[in-house]
Amino acid sequence: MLDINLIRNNPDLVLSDLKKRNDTEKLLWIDDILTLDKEWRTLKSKTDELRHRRNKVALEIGILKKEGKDASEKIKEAAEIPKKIEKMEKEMNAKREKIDYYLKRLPNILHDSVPVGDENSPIKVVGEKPQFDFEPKSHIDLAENLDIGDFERAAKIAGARFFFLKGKLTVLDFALQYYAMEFMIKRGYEPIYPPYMMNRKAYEGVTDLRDFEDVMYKIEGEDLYLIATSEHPLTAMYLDEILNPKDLPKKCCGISACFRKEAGTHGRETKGFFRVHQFNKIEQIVICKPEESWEYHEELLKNATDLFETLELHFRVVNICTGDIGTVAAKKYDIETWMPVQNEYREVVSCSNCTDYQARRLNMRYRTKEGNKFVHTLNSTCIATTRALVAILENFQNADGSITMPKVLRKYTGFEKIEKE
RNA sequence: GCCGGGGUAGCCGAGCCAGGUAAGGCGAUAGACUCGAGAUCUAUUGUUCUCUGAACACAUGGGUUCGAAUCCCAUCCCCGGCGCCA
Repeated sequence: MLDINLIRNNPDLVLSDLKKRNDTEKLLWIDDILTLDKEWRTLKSKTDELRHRRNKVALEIGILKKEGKDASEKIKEAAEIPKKIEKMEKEMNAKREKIDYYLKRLPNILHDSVPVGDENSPIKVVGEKPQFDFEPKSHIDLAENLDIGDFERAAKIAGARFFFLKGKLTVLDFALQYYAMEFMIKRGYEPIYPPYMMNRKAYEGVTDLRDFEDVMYKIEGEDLYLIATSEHPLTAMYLDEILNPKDLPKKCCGISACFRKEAGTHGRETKGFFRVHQFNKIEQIVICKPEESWEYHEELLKNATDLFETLELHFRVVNICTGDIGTVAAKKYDIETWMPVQNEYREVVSCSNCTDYQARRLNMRYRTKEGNKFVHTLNSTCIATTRALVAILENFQNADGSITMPKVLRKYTGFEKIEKE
């Protein structure tokens, strides 16, 4: 959410940002907000005056009664006031609701370095494409031939985009999680298991509202949603709190399953691990002072690139453009690993600085000499196991259909290879 | 799920029975004292606004009343006991 003061005092900045995003609809909102805000403030001062009068008269009544004098004249006056206030408040609330509707839907202000347009700009490449002297198989074929994954039976009992992991692939999924958690602990991040469900209030604090339809599973009859990522509970954790500056930055890594509807992606990657309704993810979170957030954004990216480098995967880092960045982030990097079968780079990590956008919606502040200020929130994938599994299966496959384990994972898997048994 | 007790500021906590301006302590910040620190003393320390002033705020939402932290109703959460339970 944007600061209403920013729109009052510097509407041009907000407008130029929306132009960068080519969001012509929301451009028109700003004038509307400014008008509504002005009207709302006028009403606010009028109702404040009425309340002042009511408070004053009520106090006078108390004094008169204590002195044993007649207060009926004052009581008559005071009894009239609440009706007037109520009428004005209705008008105010209608305006407030409209303002909030707009405010909640306006996107974050972008960082200057975000590329304008529809082209993400690559900023780094690590490693090289693996060379195969045979025709590489898709991870789906590899998993089915090795009998370490079952998509058909998962579809039978749960639907498309679900899967069973079996045998050594189950172990590999676990190994990835444990390796990533240990990696983050060594770098000073606290591991945290969050609740897998969250209520709407907390959810609206962390997410783009469109996500409710696109990604969220709702529990029927309850105010609960299955989490789409541990970023959500970990960021919402300090909802309505004022943090001690001594406790900042909060650096942690979330460990959880993630649940996503993947609405609007029918027909795309319906089989396999790439786009699924449920997967495991280790997530990095930083909650910090505003002046530190750009530094931590680079730190989160470095953690993720270092991790993927140790997994011996070839990847590139891209700076996400205004056309793809979404509502919440001020700047976002993706890591895309090379997928030899698809013959393209595909997203495995998303690393965002949300500045104070989530903090304002969550009312999450820290104490300073000049008063309470909103914190900045950042998040980045450390490893999403299913996408990493796709990359590992396809990049580490051998001519006989077996999979060699990346060296750093062998300590955790207990085996060097997955082969037909 | 049942019974009982609770939810007040960054934290602790009085006020609630009996409606009439939100005590006090800790912590934090500033100043005094000090070479400096500590101790001590003084001031400030919920939010917002069109800021010499005002409004709002005692878990959340309603209600009663001229006036609600206080009385009534509903909901959420916490603690204790009982029950159930992987």
